[in-house]
Amino acid sequence: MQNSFEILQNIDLFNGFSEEEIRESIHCLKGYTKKYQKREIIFSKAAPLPTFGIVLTGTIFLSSEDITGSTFIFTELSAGDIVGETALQFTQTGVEYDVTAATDCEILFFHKENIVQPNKVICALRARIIENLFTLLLQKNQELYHKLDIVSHKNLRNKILHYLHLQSQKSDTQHFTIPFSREELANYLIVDRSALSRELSRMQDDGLITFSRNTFQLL
Amino acid sequence: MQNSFEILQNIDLFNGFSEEEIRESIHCLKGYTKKYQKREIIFSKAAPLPTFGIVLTGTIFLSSEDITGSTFIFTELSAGDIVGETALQFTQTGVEYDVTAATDCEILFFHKENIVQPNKVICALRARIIENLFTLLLQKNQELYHKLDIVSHKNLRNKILHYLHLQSQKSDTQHFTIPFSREELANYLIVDRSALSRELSRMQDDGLITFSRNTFQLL
DNA sequence: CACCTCTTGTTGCCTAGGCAACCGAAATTT
DNA sequence: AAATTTCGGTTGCCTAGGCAACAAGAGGTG
Repeated sequence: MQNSFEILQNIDLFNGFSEEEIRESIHCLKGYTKKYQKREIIFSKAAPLPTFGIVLTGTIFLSSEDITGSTFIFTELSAGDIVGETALQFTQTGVEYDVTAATDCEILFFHKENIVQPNKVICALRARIIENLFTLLLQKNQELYHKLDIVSHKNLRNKILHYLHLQSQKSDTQHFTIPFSREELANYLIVDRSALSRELSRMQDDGLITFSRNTFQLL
Repeated sequence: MQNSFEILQNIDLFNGFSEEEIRESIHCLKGYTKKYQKREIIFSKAAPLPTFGIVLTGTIFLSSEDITGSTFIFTELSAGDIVGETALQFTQTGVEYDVTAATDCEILFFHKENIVQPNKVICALRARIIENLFTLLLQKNQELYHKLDIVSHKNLRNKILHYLHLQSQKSDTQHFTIPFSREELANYLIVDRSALSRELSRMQDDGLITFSRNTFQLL
C-alpha cells in the first residue's frame, strides 16, 4: 500500500472514494498487495482461492489448457481490472482458468467474506464498494462479449481484423502496440501461430496493415 | 404482473424479497412485462434501448451476424436470466448483439435510471436490488467463461463433447435435451451445420453418444 | 390423406489453416 | 561479444471441416 496512493485513487473500485475511505475499505476487506514476476502463476484451476483481486500494475493473462495441450488465452487484464471475481459466487464452482503474470505485476487482493456474507461483520462502505464492483463486473462482461465477438469469425483474416480494430479503437490511434507476442496472439485468437504469421504477411502484402513485432498500423 | 407472482418469487433478482417488496421494486424500477412470439426481435444492435430485462418464461438468444452473413449465437437465456445488462454501463457503447425470441417468451423490463443515477429518485430497496443484480452479473460472467471455454477448442469433436458435458451437468442426467436445433447448435459452436451433423454421426458410430434430434445421451 | 415446409443427415469437392521443421533475427545471459 | 535462448517468418504437406446440393423424415395444415 505504502506509497502508491495515486494508483489506488485511479482504479474504478475506489471511484469517488477519499483517501481515508480507501484506507478504510482496504481494512474492511482485508486487502493486501502481492507482486509477481513475469510468468509466475497467480492462481490456477487446481487451487481456487477465497480471494479476488484488482490489478494495480502490469498485465496478467487468464488462460486455460485443453486436453490436447494447447493453451487458450481468454483475456488479458491490466491496471484497474478485476480478477477472480468468480470467487464471489454463492455457488462456488471453482475457477475455470489459470491466471499468470504476463509481465511483472502487482495485485491487490481482498478476502471475499465481507462482500458475500455481510451479516457477519459490516463496514459502512460496503454498499458503495458493491456498487463499484458492480461497474467492474459490467466492464468485464463487456470485455467477454468482445472476446466472443472476435473469436466468432470463421475465417482467420476477419478474426485478426476484428481484433486489430478493437485495439486501434482502445488506443485511439491507427498506430498501436498490442500486449501479445505472436504466439500469445495465436492463443488468444485460437489459431495456429504459423498460420497467424502467414496471414499477417498476406494482409501486409494486400496493403491492409503494416506491422513489426507487436506494433501494428491499420491502413 | 397480475397473476404470475410465483415466477417472480423464484427469480434471483427478487431473492429474499417479500411479495410487497417485489411490488415496490417493480414500481421503483418502472417495470413492465412484454410478450414475444418465437423468432420476434426483442432488440437489435441498431436500436439499443434504455432498459434491461429479466426473462420470465421461454428462451431467448443473443446473437450477431458477421460481414459474411453467418450468424453466431453468443448464448441462450431462460427464466431468471438478465438480458441487456450492457445498458447499465456509464459509458454507453451500444449493444453488441441482437436479441431474439427462441421460443414464445415473456420478459420483465426495467428502466435503468434508478439503478445508474441513484441521486435522482431513490427507493429504499435499491441497495438490495443492486446486490441481487450483482449476483446475476456474476452468473452471466460464469456463463460467458463457459462459452469461451467451449469455443476455444480447435477441433470439432472436443467442442461438441465439452458442450454436451456441460449440458449434461446442468440437467444432472446423462439423458438430456438441448435448447438448440441442429443449425442453432452449429451457430452456437461456430461451425458448419453439415460438418456438425457429420461429426455427431461419427461420434455415435464411435460409441460416444446417442442422440435423436435435440435429445442426447452421453455414454 | 395429400401437400408443403422445416429439419436433419449424407456425400463430393476443395481449400483454409493445422502441424512440423527450419532459419535468421532479436533478446537475454554470462 | 560470444553463447544461448526466445521469437517470428516461411514453407511443404495434409486433413478437418466449410460449402453446396440433394434426399429423407418429421410435423403442420387444409
